[in-house]
Amino acid sequence: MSKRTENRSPHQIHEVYVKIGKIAQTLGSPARLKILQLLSQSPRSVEQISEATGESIANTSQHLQRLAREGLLAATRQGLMRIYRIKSPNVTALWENLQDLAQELSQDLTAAETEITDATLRSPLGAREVMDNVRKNRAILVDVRESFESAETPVSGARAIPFESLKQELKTFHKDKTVYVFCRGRYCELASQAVRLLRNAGFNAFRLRESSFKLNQLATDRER
Amino acid sequence: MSKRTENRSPHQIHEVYVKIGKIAQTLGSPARLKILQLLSQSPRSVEQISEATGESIANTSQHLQRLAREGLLAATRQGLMRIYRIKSPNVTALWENLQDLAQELSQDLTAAETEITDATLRSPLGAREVMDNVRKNRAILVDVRESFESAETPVSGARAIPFESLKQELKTFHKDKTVYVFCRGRYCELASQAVRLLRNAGFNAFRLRESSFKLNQLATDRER
DNA sequence: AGATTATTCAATAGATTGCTTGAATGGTCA
DNA sequence: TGACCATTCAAGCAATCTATTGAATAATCT
Repeated sequence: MSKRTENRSPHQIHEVYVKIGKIAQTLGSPARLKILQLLSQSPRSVEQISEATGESIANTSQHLQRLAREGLLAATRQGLMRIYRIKSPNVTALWENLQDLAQELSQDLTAAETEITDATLRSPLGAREVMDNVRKNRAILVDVRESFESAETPVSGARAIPFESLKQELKTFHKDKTVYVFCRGRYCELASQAVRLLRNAGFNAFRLRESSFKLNQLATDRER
Repeated sequence: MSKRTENRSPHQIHEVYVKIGKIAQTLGSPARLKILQLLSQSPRSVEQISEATGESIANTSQHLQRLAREGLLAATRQGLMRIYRIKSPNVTALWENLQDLAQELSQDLTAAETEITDATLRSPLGAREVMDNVRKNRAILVDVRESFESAETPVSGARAIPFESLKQELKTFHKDKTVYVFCRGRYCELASQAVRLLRNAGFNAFRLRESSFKLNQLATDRER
């Protein structure tokens, strides 16, 4: 190993790795990942996040502050509440990439996914083809997240129907169209429950594992 | 916030976040990021890495073991040495994404980059256009990394000329072609030094910040 | 077999992190 | 103004992480 190779990294460059490392470290906590997962659907107040994750308010606040300090989140005031939001789409993108990599590297996660998502519920078609069919009006795409989530990160072509309203709304569906459902991503169970409900009602229904973010990425990939 | 939203994450799902978090945490140390940076160029032995990063052998070994335990690296024996390598291209991809995000989120890093890379050295053309010009034989692309690195992660269309040999090899270049140089990525100084050398020799030379991985990604993006 | 070499293991100290508790802040509303 | 509310702050303890040291291992060579 030559001497030149070694001394190409003086102090300054070390600091670069420290800085990048801090961001990675900030992602390295299950509590904070849950927060990112929630915020990648829609902005939320501290209390909302605390309630959804089951962590204490103080703890949640501190995690949020750390995420904000590292630049991943931004906060705005809204009356008494402080609303946190993802600062850049690239944050969501990295979170998705991290999930992908984690799943590739540990089969445990694939096992976890199949446990959450009964394999028979999953769409035999890839997301790209499904989106094509939806665009050609040959299939229905349903977004069963909470309505405030669907409103914040909508998927074009999808019908936003919160899980609670699905039983009502399903009556308006054409029986001869395949129905595809998505929720918050791979490890969200709402879509599975929705597919079961739809099948019981006689529909040909499947679940997509993709999140709104990925589905939208497919759409824009297509444009260019 | 509805009760249903809350109880959608039972124990199992918590474990998923723990697992993903462990991978992120593994990326959260400057020492390990330096290792990833080195290994994303080519496989290396423990000692080689230790020497390049300046960390002790024992410490390097432990970091490598942790990276391997989390599934990011794989190890093979070669005589007395143990050669570590990146296990999946997605690991390199995530490392690149992390750098991109870090740079977007903290201007400090952009400052660091401009400090390393004098702005006048940088290519006015984007990497994609440069690659096009190279393909059309209107420009020369030079890879100044160590030869064992270029051999392991080659960039098609690039001339692999280690920095040490550049002074010799430059005589074979056509004076009227623009020369573009890359090394290990954004924070590697070899390319800057090479550009200075080339300019002193009368060439119209620029540096690319992209790594071999990204340059190859551009090439395959193009195919589909 | 014994010496050599590259790597790993084991034990340790200091620093950092995660969560809890209870008090403090600083907007908002009557 | 004072009461109220969502959030933050400050202090503390247990658990984890990092780098160091010196010994142990395991493959190779004479």
